[in-house]
Amino acid sequence: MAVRSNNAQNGDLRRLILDTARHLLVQDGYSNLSMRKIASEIDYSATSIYLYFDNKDVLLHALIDEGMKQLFEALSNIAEQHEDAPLERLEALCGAFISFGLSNPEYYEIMFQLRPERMERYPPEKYREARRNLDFFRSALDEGASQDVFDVDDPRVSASAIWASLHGTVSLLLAERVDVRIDRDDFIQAAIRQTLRSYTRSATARHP
Amino acid sequence: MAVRSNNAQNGDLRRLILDTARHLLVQDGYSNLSMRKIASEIDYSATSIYLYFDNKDVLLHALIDEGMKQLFEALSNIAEQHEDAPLERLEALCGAFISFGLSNPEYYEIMFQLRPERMERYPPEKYREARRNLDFFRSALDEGASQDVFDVDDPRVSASAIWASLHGTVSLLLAERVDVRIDRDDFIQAAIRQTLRSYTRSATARHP
Amino acid sequence: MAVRSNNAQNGDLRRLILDTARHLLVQDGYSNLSMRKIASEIDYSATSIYLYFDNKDVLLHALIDEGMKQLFEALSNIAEQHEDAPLERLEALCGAFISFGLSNPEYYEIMFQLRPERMERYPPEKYREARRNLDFFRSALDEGASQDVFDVDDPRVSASAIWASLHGTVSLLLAERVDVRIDRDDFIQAAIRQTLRSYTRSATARHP
Amino acid sequence: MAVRSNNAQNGDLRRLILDTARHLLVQDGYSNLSMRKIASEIDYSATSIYLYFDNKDVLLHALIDEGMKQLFEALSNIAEQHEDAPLERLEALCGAFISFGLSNPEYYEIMFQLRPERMERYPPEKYREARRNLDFFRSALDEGASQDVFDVDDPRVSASAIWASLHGTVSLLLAERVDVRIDRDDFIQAAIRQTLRSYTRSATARHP
DNA sequence: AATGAATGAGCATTCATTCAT
DNA sequence: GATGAATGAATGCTCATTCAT
Repeated sequence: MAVRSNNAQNGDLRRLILDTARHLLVQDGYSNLSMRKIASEIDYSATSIYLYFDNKDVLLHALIDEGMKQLFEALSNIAEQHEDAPLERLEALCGAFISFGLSNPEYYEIMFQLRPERMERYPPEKYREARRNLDFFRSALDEGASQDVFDVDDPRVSASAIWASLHGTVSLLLAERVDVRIDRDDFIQAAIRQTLRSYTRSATARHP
Repeated sequence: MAVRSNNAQNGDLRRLILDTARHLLVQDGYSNLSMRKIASEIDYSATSIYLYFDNKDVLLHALIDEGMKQLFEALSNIAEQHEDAPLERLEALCGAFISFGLSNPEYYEIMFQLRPERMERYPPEKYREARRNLDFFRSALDEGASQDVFDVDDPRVSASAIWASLHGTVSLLLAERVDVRIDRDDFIQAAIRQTLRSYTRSATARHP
Repeated sequence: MAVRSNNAQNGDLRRLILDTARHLLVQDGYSNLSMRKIASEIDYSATSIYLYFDNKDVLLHALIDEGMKQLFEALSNIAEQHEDAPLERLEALCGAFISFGLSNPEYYEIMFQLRPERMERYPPEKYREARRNLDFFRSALDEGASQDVFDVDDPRVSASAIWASLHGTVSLLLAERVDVRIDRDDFIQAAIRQTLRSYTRSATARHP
Repeated sequence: MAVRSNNAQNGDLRRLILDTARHLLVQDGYSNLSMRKIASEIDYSATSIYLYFDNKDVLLHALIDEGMKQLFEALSNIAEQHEDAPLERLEALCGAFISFGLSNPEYYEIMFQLRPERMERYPPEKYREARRNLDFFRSALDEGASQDVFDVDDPRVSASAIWASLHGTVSLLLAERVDVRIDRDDFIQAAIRQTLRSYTRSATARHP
């Protein structure tokens, strides 16, 4: 697939491996990803991959890290754009999360759907770092609560509940489990609206 | 493990295989489930399994069907118990769904987390049948709407959105991705309340 | 090498595998023995070996056991033949041990030269059982001592010392480390005589 | 592990490689010694080793040579110390050999336990040179015979027989094959005494 | 004097499946 | 109704070595 001459520049192979792994991840899923397939896809020997990644898990963790960073960037941008309006910010964050998941299915599975027991070598501090992304939601809730826009008991718990809702939405869409007769965007909007409504104070927010 | 004599009754082998597969599924997860392991667990030859299931996928589909049926039973019971109170019914359905997911992680994974594209031989009509379970939620919404208890635009879409939220909740818990400092039951309650709030008309419902 | 039709009779494959492993052991040594080589030598798939042996170690242990049994038989026969004459018995035992080692080089390495640390899965009780063979030497010394033929302090220690001497003799010969100008049989005789002399009381025994 | 700055002095890399190889040999044994491991241990590229050693075998032979030289030194010192007393000299030589083997298991394995047939590239004259060490034993026997202290037929053969005994002693100890209930030093003393007794003329030598 | 990039061959093991009986 | 025998394909990984720089 990728042609050898692509690799003219030194160090690009690492990048090429990561990209190829991502593509295979979308196609075949995590449990069907193999070092050999990656290698053959890029026309290198399987051994070569080990020059850049100590083992399969390390390669995977590198991908997860990339995904987490990208998600962080995306949410970070959104948060900045709506600095002063917690409600709009939260809504935009929800949209951004779903949008990230849908446009990066390759990252999504390894980032959020893998069970830790089956990824033994993933350093626990990574999970903690990954949780940074939740803080965007929590901050929005916090600030919205102090501005009396939101009605929130425990922002930490609520942030997780929101995340759960978004995660479910992305997961079902990626797994193609949503009734095909339902319009994709309608579904997404419904999911977001459902989530926001729960925390918004004024009844007017219900039909924006 | 299971002893041969368990199989006294003729034809029970099919049953025994399914049960064993389920147990192994809980223990090791879907991707570690193997025909060989099932066979050795019940002290039959691997070949014997093929007398009852054409291949691994067929066996898997049988398990999925069982899971769907069990879930259907569970939701069905709940629905009957709260026949006249759509709100309570919806709440109970949510609880039942989450509870089913958490107590049957083995089923949950194959029922809702496997991607159909990677399970090529699963007949599509099964998914349709599986979607029957959604109708419980939809009916509750429908009836609630006609009783002016719920504020719902499109019950079919909303039912899916609710499902997404529940699915996300179960998924995150099963994947052990929820912040350990958050109490499990608090999280579940928050998720359910978040979902219900969105559709309930009266403000009083917010703090039950 | 071995032809497929050899395997007409069921169960012979196990035997064929063991024999082939033995041959390869002589040729290439323990550290170069591989399941694949065994398989390809007998024109079977590597997988087939696993039908008869759970893993490589189990296969190896089976060989060690066979070797130990054969050595036991050999020494046992010798012991019976010289029941009443401890000196002759000891001499014959020494000869038999060396002779076993030289005619079963494939067994010898795995039986006596492997370091236990590199054979992790070998059950410790096997080592104990293996030590049975030493008892023949010890008994001879014991009886010889009580008949005043031998001068022995601690028969257990002496038996081990004798074993060491014989083991060294076999090892050097197998490793082709003995000066080629020395006649093989002279060397063996010298080694045995050296060993016996140490324990025999009468000076006359020195030049039999 | 070893730090790069250790290599301040130009050309020492060869030395560093040999030392590291020796350490790894002790830790993991010959069959687990790999160029890659050596290289990573000293923080050099694997390629660098090939600047000093054409291939793994050459490196190994260099190690063997070093071992042989060290053994030669050890025996040589002993021989000088007991120049006039063949009996004491022989006894000391035996002790020194065993002691060398036990304190240099890394060398011992490659020096005496590797089969030449499996080390194809080792030049045969090396083995001859290695055999120099045997001459210390032979000389002691020769001189002892001419002083009527020893009773020896063919010193060359006897020297080899003694060597065999010592070699067996070291081998069994290194392979941890000696009954654990036997005290290590008792065993060594017994082995040496057994060897000496065979050649000493006077009965008094038996219980020194 | 030293390296980075790359590889082909090899390893033990597991798996779903087939076929003759 | 059940089995034993067998396999091809795959997997993660390690190794000694080469070559251009």
